Amino acid sequence: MTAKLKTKDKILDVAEALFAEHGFNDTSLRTITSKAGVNLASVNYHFGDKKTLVRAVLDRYLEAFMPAVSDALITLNLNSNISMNQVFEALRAPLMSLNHVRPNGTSRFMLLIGRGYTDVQGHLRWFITTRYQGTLALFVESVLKANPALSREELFWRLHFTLGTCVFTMASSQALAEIARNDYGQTVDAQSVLDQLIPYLAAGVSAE
Amino acid sequence: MTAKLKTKDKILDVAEALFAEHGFNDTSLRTITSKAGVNLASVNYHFGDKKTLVRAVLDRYLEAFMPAVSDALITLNLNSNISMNQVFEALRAPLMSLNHVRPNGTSRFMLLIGRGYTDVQGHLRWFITTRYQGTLALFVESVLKANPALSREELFWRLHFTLGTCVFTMASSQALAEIARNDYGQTVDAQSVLDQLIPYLAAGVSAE
DNA sequence: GTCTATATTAAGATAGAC
DNA sequence: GTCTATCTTAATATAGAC
Repeated sequence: MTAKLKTKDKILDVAEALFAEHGFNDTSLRTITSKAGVNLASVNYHFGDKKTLVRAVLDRYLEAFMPAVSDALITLNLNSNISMNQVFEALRAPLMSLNHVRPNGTSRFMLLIGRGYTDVQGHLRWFITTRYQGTLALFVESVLKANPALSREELFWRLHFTLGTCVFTMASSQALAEIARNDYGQTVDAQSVLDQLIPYLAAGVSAE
Repeated sequence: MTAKLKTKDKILDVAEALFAEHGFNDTSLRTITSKAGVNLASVNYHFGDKKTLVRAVLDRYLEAFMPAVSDALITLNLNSNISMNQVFEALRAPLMSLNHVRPNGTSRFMLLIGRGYTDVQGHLRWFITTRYQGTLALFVESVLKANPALSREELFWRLHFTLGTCVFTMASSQALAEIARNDYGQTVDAQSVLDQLIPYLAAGVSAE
């Protein structure tokens, strides 16, 4: 039997949708609670404050995503030689599997991550990088294994460029998908964005 | 004789510094006017509202930057064959010349542009793309000339990825420069960021 | 043109009854 | 756990004296 959604889950679901569409800062607690049909005060009762709600929304995805990335990279690294394309391809399955976490989860997650960096959400950056620092380190290690010729300096800059590309793309993916559809009648989903993105990133990181 | 700065210019100078450091949304008119030593109401008197002040700050740079880019691209396109690296290199001189507009102008401008996209500043995006649409079109045309094999779809996505890389890098350039300095004692200026960025972008756009 | 004082709006958070 | 009512804060913007 499908239990009726508890207030806490209603808030999470509605908040996720609104955060993805309008960003964290431009979504007020009033908007969330009225659309969820719950009382304004219930956010504070269940989550304490808005920061915590934001983290809770992202957490449902990160808890699925990060371990999957770690597993994929560990498996990949069993090979003695790996290519940059393989490193970035390793992120594909973990991303796509978020569609099983929630309907349309892949796009949602990518949007939310983008928002987390472009809205002023310092606490989110901190939360993610400290909590999942093992996975992030494994990724850097893999990049370096794929291209050992990269100097420390190049590695530093290129990974940040890559992060920027992802974040911006995610944050504006909805707008871009709409433009692409109007522009040449092509429907765009998370899958096809990844198809375009992965080779671009791999080429940039390995440039020259 | 150096005339004493008018209120209007004091506001512009202080606003520029604060916008670059903290972003548009996180810089209040109160902070600007108190630091500039002028009255709160004077912003509204001279600029009408905050949006217009934001545009005025960026305008001092755009009016120098955009025509210089157009000139550089027109010159480059006199050649019948051009490389992707050349296209991106064409942006270097116009960017560096902003140091003549104001002290440290290159970094300032890059920061402000980054902020304009990552803060919620829809009006800025609109303002720039409509006002300088000729220059932007010329850039796209040049990219396509450098790599005519790019499909319309690839072109579309890769240019947006490129924009994302730039915007994010600019918006976080200050933080990145500090990390780089602490991390491996290297001082980072606009010039050296460009040295890293240009090959990365050119490789990504031309991938495969 | 510049000032003080104030209007207006909107948000996050909480107190206390039920 | 949920509700109403309210507190607090901080921002943009404006009215009107000088």
